[in-house]
Amino acid sequence: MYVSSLLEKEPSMYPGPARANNTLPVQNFVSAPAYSDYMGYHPVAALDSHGQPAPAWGSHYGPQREDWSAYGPGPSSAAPAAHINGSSPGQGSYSSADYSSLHPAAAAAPLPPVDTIHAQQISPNSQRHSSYEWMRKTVQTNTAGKTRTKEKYRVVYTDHQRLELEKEFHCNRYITIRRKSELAANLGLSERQVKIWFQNRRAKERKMIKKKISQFDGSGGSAQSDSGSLSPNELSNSLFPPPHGINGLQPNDIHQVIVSE
DNA sequence: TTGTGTTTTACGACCTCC
DNA sequence: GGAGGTCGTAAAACACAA
Repeated sequence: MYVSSLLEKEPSMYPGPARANNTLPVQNFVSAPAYSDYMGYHPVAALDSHGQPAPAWGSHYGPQREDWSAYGPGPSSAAPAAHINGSSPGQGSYSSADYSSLHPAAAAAPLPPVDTIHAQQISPNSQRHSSYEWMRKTVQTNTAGKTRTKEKYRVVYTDHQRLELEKEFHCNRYITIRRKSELAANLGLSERQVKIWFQNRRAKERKMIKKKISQFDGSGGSAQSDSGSLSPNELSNSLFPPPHGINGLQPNDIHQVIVSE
């Protein structure tokens, strides 16, 4: 579905060995793989070297989506998800309501506790830079509110962190407060980081839409579709309206509705 | 190896909503 | 006023051609 469409749109999303292996050391980070329920897809299953059988696609997210395989084992396999063609089914219907109807347990059930987490995703080879200490330091300072230290400008999220964030984004473009907390706790990120990641991710999306539209416009005017009369932002908003537009509900409200179901 | 272009985190400014 | 949104941007991380 959407993630693979993203990958199609953006084959360079997680390209190359460096990124694929970039399972950087735990930052402050309770070591990654929180969601054992997610382990149905390849890379994490492969990472799940601690002997736990990787369960099939977990109940949290309903049946396993074939397109998650776009995250496939390693760099080169990430690209091929060619079946989407930008018109993935369900795209544009990422409201929380849809999400909850599809995956009621996802919103209702809290993510697995952090103490189930193992650090197996961190491979010894993955450490490109000997940055363990300063990374920890950075994240600690992060909690203190300062990230742009002289030593460290930004951290690089692990594949697992990005994957989980992408999954969440795939289900909901606007994360609820509660999901944000859960995600942050389970990924070892701060809520602020999760929030900013979503902001950046939406910005990226808009950018891609804009790019698509401009390509579209540039490649022959006759190909203009319904979106032709819309600005990128308008198109983006019509496809993925911000939370305020969802039946007048705030994210919190949405989540409460989900949970109460 | 290096130069260059792209992507990814992170922030500040500003806006809207409650 | 606080929280979270977009937009623009800085700079690290990364990919890749020369």
